[in-house]
Amino acid sequence: MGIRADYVTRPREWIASILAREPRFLSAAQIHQGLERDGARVSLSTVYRTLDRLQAKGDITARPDADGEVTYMLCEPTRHHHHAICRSCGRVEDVDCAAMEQFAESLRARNGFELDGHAIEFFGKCGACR
Amino acid sequence: MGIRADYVTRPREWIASILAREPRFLSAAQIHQGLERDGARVSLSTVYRTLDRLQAKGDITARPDADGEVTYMLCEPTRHHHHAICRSCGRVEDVDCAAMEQFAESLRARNGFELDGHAIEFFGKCGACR
DNA sequence: CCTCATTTGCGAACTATTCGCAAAAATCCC
DNA sequence: GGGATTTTTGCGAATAGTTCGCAAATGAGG
Ligand SMILES: [Zn+2]
Ligand SMILES: [Zn+2]
Ligand SMILES: [Zn+2]
Ligand SMILES: [Zn+2]
Repeated sequence: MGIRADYVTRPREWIASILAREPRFLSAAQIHQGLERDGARVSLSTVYRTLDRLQAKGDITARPDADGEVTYMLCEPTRHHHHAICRSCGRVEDVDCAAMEQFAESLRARNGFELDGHAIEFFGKCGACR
Repeated sequence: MGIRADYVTRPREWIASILAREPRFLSAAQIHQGLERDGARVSLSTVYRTLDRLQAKGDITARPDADGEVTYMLCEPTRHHHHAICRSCGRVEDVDCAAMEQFAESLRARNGFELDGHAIEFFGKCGACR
């Protein structure tokens, strides 16, 4: 009897729009502040719930920053790729990296370790920040 | 007049011994549980303080797990290397990887992105778990 | 509009981590 | 070893990020 739904609501649109225009990992609190700055009143709870939703849908990637605070970014986790993160402004650029794949593949046999995945992040300064 | 000190205490020895025999990332709570299992009564505060100390000394590496809980492992962060983490038992093996370095180096010029560091983790099954 | 399922806001609850301070332990000197 | 001095510990309270429960508000559909 439970009928599925998927309402289009203001808070969800606002939150999606924040994520859409910020090419960097943002914490729930930062997104909440961004909403306030735009004059959009949304509760922090709703921010968290919406982020959980988007993550479940596979629309965003979540990752804890160095302090353990979870941050989110619009980025399809299904399409395997890596990130280049600017140390200065936090801007994230996707790095699609076949060579890395190939390298990872070549490690598969070593150390008696059966490799089935990897996570890579590059750090540095983006073009705008140099 | 404040003279620096560096006391050798039971709690510190116990915590170091737990870390020394566990080749995987452990949370403060897990270390605390390990101590209790060994019959060593140490407060959680002391576990945190000791971990902070060890990290400041450069003896351990800290990293937030997927949920943002910080975990720690005996591992010199100064010697640049990467980790192969068993998805089954969590065992961590160091991966010293010149080829990866070289690859990272080759990316330096791309994307207008001045690369100055990278973090890599490999996942899979360790020899014992296959 | 009217109805009804879904979503939101609010405050309370939880969890991981940090802090302040008095009691306990380690070091040093005799 | 005993005692003075400094550091460390344990405890409970404080903090910060995140989750929950529930009544009120909102979106979808007729
Ligand atoms: Zn991406
Ligand atoms: Zn930048
Ligand atoms: Zn890859
Ligand atoms: Zn294993």
